This record gives sequence, C-alpha cells and structure tokens, in this order.
Amino acid sequence: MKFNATNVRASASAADLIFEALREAIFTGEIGAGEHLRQDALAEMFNTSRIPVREALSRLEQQGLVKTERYKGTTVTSLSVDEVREVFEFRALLEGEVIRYAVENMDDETIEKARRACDAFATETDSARYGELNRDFHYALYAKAERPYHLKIVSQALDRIESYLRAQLVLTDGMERARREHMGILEACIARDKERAAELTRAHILGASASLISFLETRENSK
Amino acid sequence: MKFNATNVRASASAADLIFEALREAIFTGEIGAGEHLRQDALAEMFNTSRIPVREALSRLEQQGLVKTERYKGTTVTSLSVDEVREVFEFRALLEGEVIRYAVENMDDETIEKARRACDAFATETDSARYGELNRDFHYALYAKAERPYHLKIVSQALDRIESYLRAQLVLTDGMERARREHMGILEACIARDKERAAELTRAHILGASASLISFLETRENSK
DNA sequence: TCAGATATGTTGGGATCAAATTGTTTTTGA
DNA sequence: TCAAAAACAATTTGATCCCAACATATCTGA
Repeated sequence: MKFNATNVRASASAADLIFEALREAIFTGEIGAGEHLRQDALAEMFNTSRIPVREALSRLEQQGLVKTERYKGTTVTSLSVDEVREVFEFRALLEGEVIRYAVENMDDETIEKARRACDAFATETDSARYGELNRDFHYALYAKAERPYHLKIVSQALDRIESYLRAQLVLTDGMERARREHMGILEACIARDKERAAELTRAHILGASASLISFLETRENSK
Repeated sequence: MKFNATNVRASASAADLIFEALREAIFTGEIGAGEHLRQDALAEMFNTSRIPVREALSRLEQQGLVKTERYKGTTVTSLSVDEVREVFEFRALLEGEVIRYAVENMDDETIEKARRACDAFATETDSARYGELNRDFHYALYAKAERPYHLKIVSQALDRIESYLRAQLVLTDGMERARREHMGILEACIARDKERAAELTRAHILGASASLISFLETRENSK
C-alpha cells in the first residue's frame, strides 16, 4: 500500500516562517531600508533560538533584501534609482522572452486561468493585494513557457523590487494602466501573436519602470 | 590540549571557507551528483562545529547545487539534460544582451584586458583551469556593460552549470573551438560592432550547449 | 511471509558559553 | 584643554552539549 502523498514533510520549518515574515515586512515597508536587524531580538520576537534566525537572514541576503557585514550585523538594503531601473530593464528582456515561449505552447485552459487572474486583479479593491494578484496574472501565462529556470529567475527579480512594484501600483494611474495593459497582453496571447505579446509585455514593464522612476526622482528632489 | 590546524581564522568566516571548498568539490566532480553530505562528517572534516556547516549547506542550496530534505539530509543535485539545455538557452539570451551593452561602452583598456584573458585561456595547458579562464575572458568584456544586476545573474547561471561547462571544455574540440570563438568575439568588440558581438556570443554559448548535450546524450544512451 | 515494533542514525532546533570584532566612553598625558 | 590610548559595552560568530522529530534498517511474532 502506498501512503497518501500529502506533503507533511514540506511543512514550514522555523527558518521558513521567519524568512517569510521578514520578507513580507520588508515588502510592506514595515521594516524600512537601512534598519538594523539584531539576531537576538528576532530570536526572541519569534520565540526561537538564533539558529533559524540566522538561516532566514542568510536567505534574505542571498535574495539581496538585506546585507550583513561580519561582526557588524545585518541591515535592510535600499536600492538606488539606478539599481531599480536595471532590474526593470532585466525583467523586460527576460519576461519578453518568456512570454514568447509561452505563446508557442499556449492552450485554452491557460488562457482561461489568465483571464480569471486578470479579472481578479481588475476588481480587487485592497491595495495590499495588488502585488500578489499582478504576479498571479503574469505567472499564469508564463507557466506555459515550460522554462522552470527562467521562471525562477523572473521570480527572483520580482522579489528584488517587490516593494517598489507595490508602491508603483498604488500610484494614481498605476492600477488603471496595468489593467488595460494586462488586457492587451491577454488578447495577444489569445491571438497567438507571440511577437505582439512580447512587445506588450516589454512595454508594460518598461512603462511601469518609467512611471516609478519619475515618482522616485521627484520624491528624492523634494526631500 | 587540542590543536586547531585549520586556517579558519583568516578573513573569511568558517562558513565561507566550507562553502567555497564544497562548491569547488562539486564543480570538479570530486563530490558526485546524488552524493549524500552529512553535517557531522563535514564538521569533523573542517574541524568546526555543525553551525557553519549548516550555513554553508544552506548557501549551496540557495544556489541550487544541493538539495536538502527535512530530516533526510542534503544531497548534491544533478541536472537533467533538459535543465542544462535551458540554462544554456538562458545564458545565450542574457549574455547576448550584456555584451551588447558592453560594446556600447567599450574602451581600449577593457579590450586590452580581454585580450590578455583571451591569450591566457588559449595558452593554458592545465585543464582544471579552463573554466576559470573562460570566465575571466567573458567577464572582462561584460564588466563594461555596467549592469551589476545582470552580471550577478550571469554569474549565478554559470555556477549552476559550471561542472558541465568544465566537462565540455575538455572534450576534444571544446577548447580549440572556444579559442577561435573568443577571438571572433574580441574582434567584434574591437570593431565596436555590437550586433555581431552579441550574435557571436549567442552562437558561442549555443554551440557549446549543443556539443555538450550531444555528449551527455550519447553517454546516457551508452549506459 | 510480512505488518508492526524496535533500534539506530541524522537533521532540526534550544540553551549557554567563549572568542572576536567594532563602536563608545572614559582615562591619561602632554 | 584636548587628542591619543585604554577600558568597556554591544554584537556577531562559533563551540559544545542537549533533546525532539523523523527516516531507515533490523528484528519479532503471528
């Protein structure tokens, strides 16, 4: 007899929980850039020892969300405008290519799934969930590219700038524009027009980048 | 009295040293795919406790070089042919773009540095150093792209398949061909022809991929 | 024979201590 | 007085010993 394949073993370890909590806190801005994270304090906060805390911090560092210096501790990293711009540029290149692959394998089921994600994004009113629903839509399409490595890197790039992405979406026209552009991408996928889908995706990302960067720069200047 | 003969106390932390040692051992094949890594054994081997060992393993896991399952331990991951193919495909896309940026900013100093790296690669006789010198050449050019995030991802992709890359280079015509192709790329950079440099870089990577994969597949079939 | 019990080994995580390093404060000497 | 030196505090890194959770192999009894 074969046992039920439920993934009990994949249940989160303490390090997983701390990692997720910190990641989310950084994304929402609850922990601001430059802030110092002390291992002892975190261990106490999460009611564990330092061991899982260190593992979580190490993973955050690998993702570039924090930086730790020997004997000095770990701080939340802040990205410069140039760095943000570069990550968006990278995403435009990569996601454009990924959607091209995806359209090649596109089927009705995937389109249906993407349409639902698109609707969910368009009707959501809780701005805290914009980022998540935005990912849902794109990933629904990207899944069909059948390129797990590419997708992992896309995901990593999104993590790097997630907090900025969330900020961009809640800007006045960010959501409305994203809604429209998602529709366009979806239609190109339905028409199986991979070049148009790729071009729209690139434009979608670069447009968001431009709007975010102009926001960041005016904020920077007004300080 | 206990002697602590290891040079743990240099500048890198113990975890750094263990990480590097394991990484190199995996690259050279000293630790084969599927092999089991036990924390106790490693701690004893490096004359430390399990704490830095676990940190090193965690970092290796983040890079995808090993996989750990809860309460079961960590094993060296092996890539399927499809995965290897995908990483090469990814590199072709990304490195093609990176060299395009690099040519835009190209200067004589960089070309001189790349030429030296190219010569060093062409004249090296120790096959263990091929991989490193190959990286040196490409990075010398890529540096001028002034895209740190892109370069980090390139580096990460190379890490993922480093051991395969080394295997590919020591195949009979791998080195000779790489020599020729490096020359071509360098010349395109000198001519400031970014499209040709990009196309040659793509072809260089995809060619290596094709030759490696046919090698892997015949080996697979002959088993 | 084979399902269940048992033994053993490994990883996950806790607690506490020592060592190393950095930053801060206090003391000292000109 | 004030700059350099010394002492001190805070913090991270690592060691050691501990136990719990879980996996696997072996043994046992029907």
